[in-house]
Amino acid sequence: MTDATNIPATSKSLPIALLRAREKVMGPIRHMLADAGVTEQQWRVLRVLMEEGPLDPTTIADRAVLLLPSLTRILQKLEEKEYVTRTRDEVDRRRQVISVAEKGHALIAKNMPESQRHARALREQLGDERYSSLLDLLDDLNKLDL
Amino acid sequence: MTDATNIPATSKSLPIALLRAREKVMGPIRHMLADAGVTEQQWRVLRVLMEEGPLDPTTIADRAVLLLPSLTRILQKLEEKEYVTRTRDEVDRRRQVISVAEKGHALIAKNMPESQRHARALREQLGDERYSSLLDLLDDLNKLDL
DNA sequence: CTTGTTCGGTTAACACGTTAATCAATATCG
DNA sequence: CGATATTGATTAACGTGTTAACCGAACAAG
Repeated sequence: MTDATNIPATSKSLPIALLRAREKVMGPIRHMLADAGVTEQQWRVLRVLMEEGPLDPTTIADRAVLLLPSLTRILQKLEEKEYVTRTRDEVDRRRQVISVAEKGHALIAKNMPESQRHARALREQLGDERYSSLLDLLDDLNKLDL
Repeated sequence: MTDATNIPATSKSLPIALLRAREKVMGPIRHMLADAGVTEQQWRVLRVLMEEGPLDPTTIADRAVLLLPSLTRILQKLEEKEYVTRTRDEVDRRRQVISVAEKGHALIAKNMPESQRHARALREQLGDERYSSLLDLLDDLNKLDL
């Protein structure tokens, strides 16, 4: 048997709740995107580029919450599928600039409505108030320096 | 250029905030556990077994928020390292029962203090009120059926 | 009993997460 | 200028995430 009397229940822990929330929010999206032929992460990269314009990999990684090694592979796939194009920065030849290609624009245009519908449904079911409270609290959490 | 005027900023989206929060909360733990020789997921499985006692893989997967294929591999590793043991249920021979072995207990005993210290620090820095609000909101979110 | 079905768990295949090592381009400083 | 350190990005190696296919044990009619 286990002495669990002074151990906080894992089921009520913040890490577990965050994992469940991530699945809750992203699970439905994944199926939509699978039909479109992209992963959740590839989709996130495309959206970041759509919002901020052409960017270097390091900035993309920051915005899309990906580590550079992951992003390297993701960009290779996105390039194979012709959703993005790369350019070398001629001033600093270490740096690249990634841009959304036409196929990428088309992909986003086709899937954005459904994606936004899901986001709205989520927000409505949770309620505007709680939705923004949640965003605020997560933002506070992310600003802590532990 | 990109027409981002009617696209909600990815940086302020719930999915992104959740990803950042997960990294914020679990990042520091990972380094502690790496020294101990286990991954974050392996640790989660051990904690679940510690709290609820011996369990079958399907239940573990639910509690630790893991899919069965992942859990299968994780249990193989935990068994190799002698942190857990398996038993076949003789009533229903499809089912297994996983228990924490002595090495597993020792591992938890050694690392739990640091883990709890981190959890407390997090809670204190965020504030009790906001911490429980956050848990409540995540719980509400996880109860929605989308 | 026995065929078809469901259930618990595993395997396979591919993509991502994570850390460490590597490499070329550039910046730094003696 | 030249040796050294730093930076942007990639590669390597291992573990996990995800879906689909699979397998043996139990179950459910017929």
